[in-house]
Amino acid sequence: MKAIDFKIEKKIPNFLGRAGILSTPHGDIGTPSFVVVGTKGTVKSLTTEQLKELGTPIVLANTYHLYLQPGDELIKEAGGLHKFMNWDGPIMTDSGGFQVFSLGVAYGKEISKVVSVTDPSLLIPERSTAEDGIPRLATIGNDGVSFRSHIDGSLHYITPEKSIEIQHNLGADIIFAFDECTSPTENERYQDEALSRTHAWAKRSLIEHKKREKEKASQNYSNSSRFTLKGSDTDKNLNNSAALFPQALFGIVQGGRSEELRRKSAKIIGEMDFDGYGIGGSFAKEDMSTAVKWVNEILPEEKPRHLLGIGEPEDLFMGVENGVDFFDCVAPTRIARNGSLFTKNGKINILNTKFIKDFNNIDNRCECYTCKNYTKAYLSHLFRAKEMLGATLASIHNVYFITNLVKQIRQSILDNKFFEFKEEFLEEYEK
RNA sequence: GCGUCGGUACUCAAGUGGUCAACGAGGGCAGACUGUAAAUCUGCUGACUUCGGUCUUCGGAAGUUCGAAUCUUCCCCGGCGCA
Repeated sequence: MKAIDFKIEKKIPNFLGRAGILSTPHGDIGTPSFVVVGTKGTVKSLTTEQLKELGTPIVLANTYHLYLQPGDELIKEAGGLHKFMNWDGPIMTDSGGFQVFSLGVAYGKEISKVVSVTDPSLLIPERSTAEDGIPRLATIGNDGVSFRSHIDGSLHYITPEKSIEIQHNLGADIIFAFDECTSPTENERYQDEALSRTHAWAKRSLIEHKKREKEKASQNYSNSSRFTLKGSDTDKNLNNSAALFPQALFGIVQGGRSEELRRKSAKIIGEMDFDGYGIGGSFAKEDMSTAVKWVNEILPEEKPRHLLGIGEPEDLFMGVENGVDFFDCVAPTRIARNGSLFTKNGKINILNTKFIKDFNNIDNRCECYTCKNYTKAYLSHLFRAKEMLGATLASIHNVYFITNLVKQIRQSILDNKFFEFKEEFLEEYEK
């Protein structure tokens, strides 16, 4: 039984881009698609009903965060993440690989998902693999990563096998291999070293996943054979088992800024039997498009690709053009909570003085609940008064904006109008 | 009326002779945010500036002093107590 099924419907002629359909145990998703981030099993400030209403196809939760709180065992006991968070659509979980980075080298620094490598002060000099005396919450070893919990300081050790175990307990439709996300400021020698680790971890993740899928399949078989004998027991088992449906595993390509390493990684990961692929790493803005292109030229065409953690409007066009099927990004929800809103003419900050008496909606062409019912003046008031409804209304708008933008991009591919749509949108957005 | 405590920037509030254009908090103004340590973080918030400084400020006025938000005198305003 296959976990997912991916069909390409239409390609952008002479480019890597395509539109398709991904079928999962919790429904079909038209691609390209935007995955809304709900790290701790909640898209901050939104209910799942609101998500559904604004057209969110799929959400991404995080292994590391849910493992620490409330614990993956508890979520398994609750009947899996879908049931626990009341979301019956598809779910992905990230492996914790990004936390290796954000709680490791990036800890306490101004290094994030997209950085300016032109700043020499950020460059990391030659160093040994793990111990260099820099305070951080994650320390990398070859076998796995030691994390110090950001919640209570307790020590945890995550290996590829552990990450997969947690992700099976959570029970998302699509899970990710445990990887090491590196900073583009790392030197080439370190990138190479980290890449070998990521590849070894990918293999181990895959083996652990297959083992567990096999166990699950036989368990399901015995459950279904018992079903005819003892129905009530089976119901109980079903309730207590997170994922009786098969889960898909995506491998992650790394390689930093180097073309050689990126291509090498795409080849090695692409040859492993994953259900799809993630493209990871912290990028320098200027080499994001080339990195994506190098990788997608090599990855198997018939499998879905996910550009991890990227999602500004310009990046979405770039990614789609270069063969990306899925994006996820915290930007829409995070910037919403901080008062920034997407509009067709670029981002605005609702806290700016000029919006205090602006009785228009955020974007006159937007069909979201917030735009249909509220003015910028009201949003301005909510943010100034620090009322939590502000975060909700802003998040509804931003998630709708990005989700809808990717849907429009998808439609433009189906209509053979991708580049027209891109030009039209960006011209207005960036002016 | 007497006594007493107080009056500091938009607000609250430190400071009680030089290191004070004046701590801190709030507010205000702007900026950042890309697999969420994030309802968070950063900068600015007397005026002018060639960014080195220059000028005007701590209820008002007059003093003491090389030097005052800080000490003295008087005045104005407020709280409290006693008449």
